[in-house]
Amino acid sequence: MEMDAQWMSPSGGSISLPSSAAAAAAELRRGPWTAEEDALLAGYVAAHGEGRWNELTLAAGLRRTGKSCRLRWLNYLRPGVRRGGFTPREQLLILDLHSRWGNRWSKIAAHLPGRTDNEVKNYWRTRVQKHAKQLGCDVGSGRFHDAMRNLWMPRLLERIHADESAAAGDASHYFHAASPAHAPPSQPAYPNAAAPTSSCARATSPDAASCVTGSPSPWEASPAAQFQTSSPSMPAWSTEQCQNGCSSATSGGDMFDESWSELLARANHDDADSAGLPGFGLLGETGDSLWSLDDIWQQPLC
DNA sequence: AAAGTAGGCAACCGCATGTTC
DNA sequence: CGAACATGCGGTTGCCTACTT
Repeated sequence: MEMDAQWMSPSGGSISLPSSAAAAAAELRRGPWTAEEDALLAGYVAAHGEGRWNELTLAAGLRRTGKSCRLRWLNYLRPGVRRGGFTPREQLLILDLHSRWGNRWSKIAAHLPGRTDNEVKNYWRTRVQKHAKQLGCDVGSGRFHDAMRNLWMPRLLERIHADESAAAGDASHYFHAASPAHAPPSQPAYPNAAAPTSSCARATSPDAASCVTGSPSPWEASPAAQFQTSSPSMPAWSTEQCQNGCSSATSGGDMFDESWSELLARANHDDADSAGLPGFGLLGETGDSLWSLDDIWQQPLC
């Protein structure tokens, strides 16, 4: 790549760095990382640990800013970083946590082991905002919240349920996969990730106290049973479960492929008597402020 | 088959906060 | 206590690829 041969300052102009680093800064490069750079960074971190990124970049012989090294490590090289499409469970968790915390990407990502804030942010901007655009509204609008609560999240739950039912009915098909759908959370798949210490999906407030622990061993019940949406005693949903649950059954892209306008049209037609989507229509808003998984758990699906 | 367009994602930037001296 | 530096975070940009015309 041509860009790889170019050496330039971080902002394309003069840079203000300590004089000791001035010489190196003059040759700082940017753009996509090469395999050699990755190897240098990974090797150095493996030997010396994370942190002190500005020192690291010099000591490792990398012509990158410390910030760039940190970002590359956290988003790409760090052991346990998970790539690929979000599972329905992860999507559901993102929707729920974003409804609570807003654009606190790092905080949301902390509850999705192996996922980075950058990935979560990109998912939101590319997938979720796309759907908002289809609806012709803003992601922060009540209308969009209603669409999420009444269409997207139930569909995700249905999908999770269907996947897990399929997994239960055809175990041989799924058990050979890398992430068994029924794997208990006793062995996190990403031990190096900054996994939270407790379950969190049913959190009730956006602070540390929000992470509540569920039943001692929620995975003793059938996975599908855990998503009985009307069950008030649904066990908490650990982050390990989020990622292990159905990654083999569904991966890649947004499961909600159907266009929102089509779904809305169909939903409004099917539920002309407002049985399925109470208070939701193409022309109206309910005025609901916040929605959450708690709401989903407490009301039956359409 | 080529050109144009849109989507997805990696990386960068600026600001805020935390830490060290 | 304040300045300098390091780190973290969210927003934005630009490149690459897939899709459409």
